[in-house]
Order: sequence, then structure tokens, then C-alpha cells
Amino acid sequence: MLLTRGFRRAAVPRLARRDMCGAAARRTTASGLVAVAGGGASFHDYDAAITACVERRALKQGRQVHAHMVTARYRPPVYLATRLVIMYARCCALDDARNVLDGMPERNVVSWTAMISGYSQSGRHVEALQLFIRMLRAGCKPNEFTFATVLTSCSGSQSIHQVKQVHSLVAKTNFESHMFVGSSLLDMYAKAGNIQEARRVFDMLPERDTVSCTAIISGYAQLGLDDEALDLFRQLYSAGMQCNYVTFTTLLTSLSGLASLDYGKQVHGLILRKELPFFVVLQNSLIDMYSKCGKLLYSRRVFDHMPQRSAISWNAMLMGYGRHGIGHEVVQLFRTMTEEVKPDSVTLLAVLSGCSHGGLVDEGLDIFDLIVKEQNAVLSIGHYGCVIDLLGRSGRLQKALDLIQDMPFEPTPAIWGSLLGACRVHVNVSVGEVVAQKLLDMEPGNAGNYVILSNIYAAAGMWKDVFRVRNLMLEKTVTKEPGQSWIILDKVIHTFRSSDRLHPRKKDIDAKIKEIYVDIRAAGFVPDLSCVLHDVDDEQKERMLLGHSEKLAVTFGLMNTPPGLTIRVMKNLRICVDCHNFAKFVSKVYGREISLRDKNRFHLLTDGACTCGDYW
DNA sequence: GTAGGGTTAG
Repeated sequence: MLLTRGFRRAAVPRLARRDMCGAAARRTTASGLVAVAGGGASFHDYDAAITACVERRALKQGRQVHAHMVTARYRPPVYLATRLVIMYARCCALDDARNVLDGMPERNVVSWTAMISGYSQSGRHVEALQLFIRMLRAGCKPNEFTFATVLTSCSGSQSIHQVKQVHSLVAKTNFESHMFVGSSLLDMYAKAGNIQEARRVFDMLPERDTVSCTAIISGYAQLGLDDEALDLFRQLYSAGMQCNYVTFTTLLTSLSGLASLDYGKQVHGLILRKELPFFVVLQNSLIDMYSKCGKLLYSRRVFDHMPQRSAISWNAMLMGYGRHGIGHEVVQLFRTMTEEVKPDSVTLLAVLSGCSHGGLVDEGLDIFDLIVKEQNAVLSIGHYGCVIDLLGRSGRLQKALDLIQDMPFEPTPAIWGSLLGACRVHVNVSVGEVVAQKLLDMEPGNAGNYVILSNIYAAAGMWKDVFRVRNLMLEKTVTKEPGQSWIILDKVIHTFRSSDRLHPRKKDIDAKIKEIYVDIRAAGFVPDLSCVLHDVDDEQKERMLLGHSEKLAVTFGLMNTPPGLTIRVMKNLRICVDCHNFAKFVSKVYGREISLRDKNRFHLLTDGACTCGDYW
């Protein structure tokens, strides 16, 4: 039989077979398949041919082998039919795989699992789970392979109630402590947001490998528990964990969140020393990490040295420039990008938001028009949000309002919020009132909206309305996500919350902040009392403003770093107007550069001015 | 024979 010419399977040890099949396949598929057309092939011929197709993801040849079986009226035994399912599934021909599976008179656990895995790997998680249920109904007992696959689909489909059911099945069959099943299981819990349960599964694993360790670290990272992710990494690393590029990629995500430049550099060094082969994903993480740590030049260095880049690499770099308010670099890099790679929807988002943050209104709008016209791009509400931001920033508030009403999405509070912010900057009462009304209806408990509306009235000198709105606000119960700021000194993270009493050097900080206050008031600083949401007298408001977390962090930085060094402070929310102004004065009076990273962007404050141009 | 963790944006 020419199909497997020069290759005798029985003589080959099992372990070597896979490679031999590959080699045999390369030698035989092209000529062998043609030669086989006339004669009857045996089990071994079919097996070798299918194996070759699986290895090479050769769908066309696979179909030929399958067709050959049909014409030869060869009824494949369970083993061979299963191999066909695997072949089709690996080649992403899921419907063909399913046809073979459905046509099988008998199925075993491998056939079912291969099909489930096919669905799972193509992201068709619901179908994967449905098939798993059919498998159980058919009386087939799942094994560790099945569970590892099904659990992946559980995290993918985010069906919380199925999670528990599958888990209890896993526990019943004693696969909970199987390495693959266990890491799938903990990953599933982590992705469902239940990190405690994920940790419990992880702690119960009798053995741990790189994947299970990475999975649990990634669990913390995905939930934004960056501190915990870093801690756990350090713990596992000193206990001898082996890292690979996925581990580092995950870890870098958390370091980006923390903006921990020192650790970031250290991990980068670790990666270089390991002499890992080139991975685009890992380099992308490095670009993002340096950009979120405020070191855009390092990002660019990584970017420039990449032998290959994906769209994500470009996007990460574009977002970096945008985050730092360097609009012209965004536009320039975008132009270079279009010569090399096809931009995707995230690219457009990056460019638009970059133009907005960098103040390049017309450029941003031009690019938007161009892309919409030329590329028939699929636009998300995020894209509209950016354009509304651009229009708002340039003062074209009515146009922005029209766009909100015309766009094919229901506007979200974030969309209205961005326009309301623009109304405050450009003091537009008429549009502001319309927008605010929408927002107050949608989220009556959000104090921020009342504050901005009252600020608009105040800027327009409409004091009666100011009081009306503030009274309205006090009637509603308001909850706010607690703001916190942090600064990293000597690899120690110092976190501050508003009016924090927990820091061990609280007294020193208080004394220093009062000293600063005197200095900057003398230089012309005026506190913005409208930033205080509570109904208290002005003196109390001033005191509360001084308790804001970003001021505490900046003060702590001023106390503990030598002159000339940039003070780098991070905040989990958008920075407050009064604190922004405070930082401006500090930068001027003390001649210190201050870098403030808020939820959306960097503010680099030098000599009393900020790179955001006071619009954020 | 079938299996687990990862990058930009939100």
C-alpha cells in the first residue's frame, strides 16, 4: 500500500511513533493518496494517513482519506472513526467532526472528548457543554481529559450554575486533585470571580507545575488583585516554581496594574537571563508594563526591537502614547502601522482616545471618518464614546449630543458622563441640563453627576441652581467606589485611602501636608470646595480635601524622595480637580516633577502645568 | 487517541 510506503508501524516503539508518523506523512501524503484511490486500504493505512493529516492540520487530504473510506465501503471501527473526529476537530471543521460522531454506531470516551474539545477550542462553549450532557446521558463515563476540557468551557461560557454541578461530578470521581483537572477547575473559579474557591483547589493539589501556578496567579491578576498576585508569585518563585513565558506574561499584567517599575525591570531582567525564545505575547506585555509604569521610552525600545509584531503590539504602543497625552506620536505611529499590519477595532479605539487625550481633535475626527468610509469597520459603542469625547473637548457640544441620539447604541452612563464633563469645561448650561437629566435618571445614586451639574451652574454664576442641585444630591443616598492612591518607594507599596488613619507615619504626613498647604496658598492655590460631596461648612470641606488619598501619596513622596526625582503616584479612579490643582502647585513651588497615573491616563505635572491640558 | 495557564481595549 503506497499510502504508508516505507513505514512499518508495528516495528516502531510507541513513543517514537508520533514523530515517525510526521516524517512518514511528509513522504507519503502527496503521492500516496493518489495511489490509494484504486485499491482497498487496510486499517493501518487509514490510521497512518489520518495521523499524518492530524499532525499537519491537512483538512483537504483528511477529507480525501474519509472519502476513500466511503467509496471503498469501509466501515471504520470505533478507533478509526474517533481518529476522523479528531482530525476534523483539529482542522476546525467542526460540523464534519460532528457528522462523523453522530454517525458512529458506538462511541467511546475519546470520541466524545475529542468532539467536546473541538467545540471548546473554537470558543463554542455552549455546544461543548451540551455535548457533555449528551455524553453523560448516553452513559459514557468522563475521564480526566473530558473534565479538563469541559471545565475550560465552563469558564468560557460563564455559566455559574453549571460550574457547581461539574465540580461536584469532578469531586465524586476523584479527579479534583488531578493536575490538569485541578488547574482547569481553579481557573474556572477564578474566571467566575470566586478566587477563594480557586485558591482552595490550588492549595489542595498534591503537586503543582508551571501551569497550575500560573493559573492561580492569573486568577488574582484578572480580578485586579495585583498585590496578591505579586505576593503569591514571590512565594511560589522562592519555593522553586519554574516559570515560562506565560507565567511572565501574567505577572507583567499585575505589575502594570501596580505600576511597579522596579519589579517590572527586575522581571524583565529575569526574562532576559532565561534566554527564552521570542514570544510576541510576552513582548506585548512588556510594552504595556513599561507604558503603565510611566516609562514610554522603554516601551518603545521593546517595540522597536521586536522581529515580529502583532496588531496587539501596535495597539499597546498606541495606547501608551495616548495614555501619556502624546497625540502626534499616536497619529504618526498609526500611519506607520497601516503600512505593515491591518488595524483592528482596538486600534481605532486607541487612535481615537489617543487623539482625544492628546488634544488632536480634528485629526481624530478625520481618521474616524476615513476608517468608517473606507473600511466599513465594525464600530462599537466605545468608538462612539471616543468621538463624543473628541467633539466635547473641542466644544462642539450640540454635535456630540446629536451623535449620541443618532448612534446605533443605547447610550451608557459613561457616554453621557463624558459629555457632561465637556459641558463643565465649556460652561454650556443648555446641553449640560439635558445631559444631566439623563444621567440623574439613569444613576440617581451617583454623586459625581450632581457635583458636575452644580459646577456648571456655578461657572455660569447661577447660584440658585447650584443650591437646588446640591440639596437634591443630599436627599439621595450616594455610594462611591472608595478612592485609593499608592506610591512605591524601595519596592514597598504605600497605599492611602481618603483621610487615612492607618499609615504608621500618619502624624508626619499630616504635619507635612499642612506645611505644603501654607506654601502653595501663598503661591496662589485656591481649594476647590465643590469637590467635597458632604454637607459641611467650608472649613470642614477644606480639611476633607486635604485628606484626599492622592494628596497624601504626593506628600509622602515629597517627604521620602530626594530632590530632582519624579514623584510617581497612582490612583484607582479619575483624579479629582482639586488634587490635580494641588499637584500642579506642588510641582511649581517645590520644583518637582509629579507623575500621576489615574484610571485613564497619565498626568505629568511640571512647573505648574500638566500634559493633559486640564481636560481629562 | 482526547486535556489545563497568557498580551492591547471594555
